Amino acid sequence: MSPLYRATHYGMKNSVGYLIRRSTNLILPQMEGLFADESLTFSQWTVLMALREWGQSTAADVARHICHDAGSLTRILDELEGRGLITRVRSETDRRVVALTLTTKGLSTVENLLPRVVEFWNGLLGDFSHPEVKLLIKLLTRLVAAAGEQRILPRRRRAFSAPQHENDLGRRQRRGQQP
Amino acid sequence: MSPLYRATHYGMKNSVGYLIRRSTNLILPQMEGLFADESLTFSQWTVLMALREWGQSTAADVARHICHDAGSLTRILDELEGRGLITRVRSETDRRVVALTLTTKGLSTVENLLPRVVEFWNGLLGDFSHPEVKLLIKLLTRLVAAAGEQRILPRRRRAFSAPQHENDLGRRQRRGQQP
DNA sequence: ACTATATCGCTGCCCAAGCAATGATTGCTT
DNA sequence: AAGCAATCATTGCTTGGGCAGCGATATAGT
Repeated sequence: MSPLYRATHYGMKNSVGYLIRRSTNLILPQMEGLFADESLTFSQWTVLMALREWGQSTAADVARHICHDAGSLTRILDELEGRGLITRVRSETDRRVVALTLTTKGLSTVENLLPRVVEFWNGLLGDFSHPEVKLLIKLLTRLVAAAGEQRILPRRRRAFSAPQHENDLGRRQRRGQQP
Repeated sequence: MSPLYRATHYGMKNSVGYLIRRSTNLILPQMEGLFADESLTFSQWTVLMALREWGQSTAADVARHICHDAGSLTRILDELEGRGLITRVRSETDRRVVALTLTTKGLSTVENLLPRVVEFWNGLLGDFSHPEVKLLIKLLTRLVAAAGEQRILPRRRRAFSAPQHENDLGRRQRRGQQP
């Protein structure tokens, strides 16, 4: 209830959103450089990491976990499959889904690149103590959870005066259960 | 020095990068919805906020603060100027730069929208205590600072085996002082 | 004073990512 | 069983943002 932010005091440099956006725009291009010699996009890297993490998975699942558009993901998978890094196998039980698996080549690619990424992050978080990192992760996890909840329930949002113009949340509501 | 991450234990769901990307992809579209009835993009909103924050500024400055490409910013400014939200005035002392100012209309637009944004963030951070928010902000600020330092000095990066292929960091080095 | 280099704003171009629509499939409801 | 809604993967379309290049200007080096 107690408002954490006041409009009058609201400043960009102190806003969480600003900081997150800024860190994304700063860090992401740098990471992109890490995979340049493997000609891997950051998004492609993320997909490979997701498969390494959760083993076999489906495209829709990966898209949800990465918060990535499913349409774009299809093209990424095309590329990765063409290079022999993953395999696509139509599921037998549910013939809609395609099971994604990391090939041995794909796995070794990830394993080769991973130390580089780890080292990059160690450098980035060099000034952070171990508990601080854990704290940051914990806070961000909670933030993501809160943002996720707000997204899953697109209707009945009374937080802000609902925008109901041309191209607003109507699109997003399509994903929901609303007709 | 002490490594915060180990490659063997490295998991996506615990990685700061993953969380930041995820929160961006979750939060940003939601914020976009906040400005839909004003037909404002999130980037446009950010520019207006930046001008409100720092008063008069130049395009290059704003681009740097927002971590946004200067080229794209030009088009955003075109749009905002066309709508009478900002003014572009060529500087007298340095005729390269263009001074950006928020018009009264632009200022009122920001002020009208701001409570909505504040409310949105209050909802998002509802589970956070005040100190927690301050902590998150402090940690993110440090992260941004670290990422910024690493970017400003593109040369002499021994963190990872320097990729020197076709389209790698050469682009990024262009920003530096290197010829 | 003159050249070289950097900066500024701007434009054209390209690519990645999101949106909408589609066909196939599955599950739910009645 | 039968219709209806939801899900899945995929494709075309559109857009937003990054990159390279440009002319104009400013500054540093000599």
